[in-house]
Amino acid sequence: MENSIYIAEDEEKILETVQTFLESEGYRVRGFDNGDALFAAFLEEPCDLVILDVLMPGSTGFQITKKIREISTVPIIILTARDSELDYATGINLGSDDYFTKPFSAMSLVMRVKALFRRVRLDRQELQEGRKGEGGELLFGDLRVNRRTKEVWTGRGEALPLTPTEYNVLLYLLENRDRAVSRDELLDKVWGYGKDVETRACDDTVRRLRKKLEDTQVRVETVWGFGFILKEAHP
Amino acid sequence: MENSIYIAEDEEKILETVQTFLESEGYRVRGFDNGDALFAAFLEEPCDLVILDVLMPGSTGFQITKKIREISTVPIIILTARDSELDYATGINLGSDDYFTKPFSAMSLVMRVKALFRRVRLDRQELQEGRKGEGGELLFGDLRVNRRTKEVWTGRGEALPLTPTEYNVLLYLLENRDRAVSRDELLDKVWGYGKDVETRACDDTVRRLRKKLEDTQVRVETVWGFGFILKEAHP
DNA sequence: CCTTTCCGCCGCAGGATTGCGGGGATCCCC
DNA sequence: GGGGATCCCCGCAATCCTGCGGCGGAAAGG
Repeated sequence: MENSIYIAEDEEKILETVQTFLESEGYRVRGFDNGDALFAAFLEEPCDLVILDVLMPGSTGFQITKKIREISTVPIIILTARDSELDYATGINLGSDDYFTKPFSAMSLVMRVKALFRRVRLDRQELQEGRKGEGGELLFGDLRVNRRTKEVWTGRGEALPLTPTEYNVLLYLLENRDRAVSRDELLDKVWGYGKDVETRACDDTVRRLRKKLEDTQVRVETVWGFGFILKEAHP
Repeated sequence: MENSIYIAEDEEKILETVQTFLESEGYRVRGFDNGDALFAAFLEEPCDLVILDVLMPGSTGFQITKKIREISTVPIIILTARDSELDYATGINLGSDDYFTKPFSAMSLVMRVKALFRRVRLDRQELQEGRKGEGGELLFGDLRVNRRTKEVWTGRGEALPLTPTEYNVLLYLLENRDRAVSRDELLDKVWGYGKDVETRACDDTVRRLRKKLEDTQVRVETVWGFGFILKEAHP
């Protein structure tokens, strides 16, 4: 199996450490001291995962991300020195699958890499099963979710006013409607790594979400001792 | 859940503060004034997280890290007095999951600990899901088990309400339907290694499981002096 | 047949989990 | 700076789950 990984990082010590960690886990790793060199290598021979620092000589990690995204859907992890470098609003980081804020734990990065590879395998599996409509609207029960406008409509054509967090939770549950989602996963995927929130925080959001979904046919059911799953109410 | 944490820190005040904070969050904490004592205790009974100061009487935190890494993958957090003590290049800190530079806020350490535990839980969970392979349903007798939704259905399409532990036991027996499973193996794989539970506990769970399986064609048969095996009822 | 070990069941109490109301912190927009 | 919206956390109570002690019965083993 032995997945191959490319890393661009100009701080030699960090590069070396990360590389050592990943290689110890059996990955084939190539390091670069700037993003352009990585991109050139990627053109020659693609890899299975890319890790990019934001600030490097030459192109930034975001620019490289964009260039790679034009030709590939390879998973990308971004490393940033400060949280503020992550400008969600601009959407420039769209396409990166994950990010780490320095200083980060090398072991955590490895865990994330392993999880990413597992997820990719899972996605491939689901693709083979012939599902996954990416572009259009998301339908469930009497709900209609427009990912572009982030609007949610009920059957009667009434808009459902959701807060950003509520929307994100609903969307994630929707995208994984066929399985139960654990609290930890929700926290991880909605709130994000590094955020420190109580596990109970997602209970709160789910509670408010439930209240707003009362008049719809969509229910957020509790999977006891685990998490939640979306169900249609069949009366 | 109550995770157990070992801390080695020779500065009594810091040790006491950190210990108090962590205990207030519900963790079981043992403090040591040097790393060697911690390592000895770890050999006797492993814990779920290790926090190590770098500079201590006896072995340094890095040396202890190395020794622990030879026998365990337990998460390790390093405390250092200065950033310069963290020498990435030497790789001597390989294996530590995270680090804090003194002076640090006890609260932020606690937050990091919680995030780490969450990540480990998620990692385990995804690992399990990965191992399960095919996302399909598991069939046995007139039972239908959906591993994604964690639901169990009988022949007539009625849902079987199982508790998490019952579900896990049934699933494990199902995945090993072709052989008898010992009590110790059940305890190991369902309850988890290191848990201190009486063997009788799984008898109880099996009993409750049997009651709920009464109306199905699935039987949990006893293998005398050993454990259990799943059988279909012969009508 | 008798002893020993094992097994299933009962009831219970401690613990874990969850939903809920309320309070306070933060952010954003005016 | 005010006001509102949003979000997170703190207790609390209700519910659900779980491990344990005890007990009687059943299965090996002599």
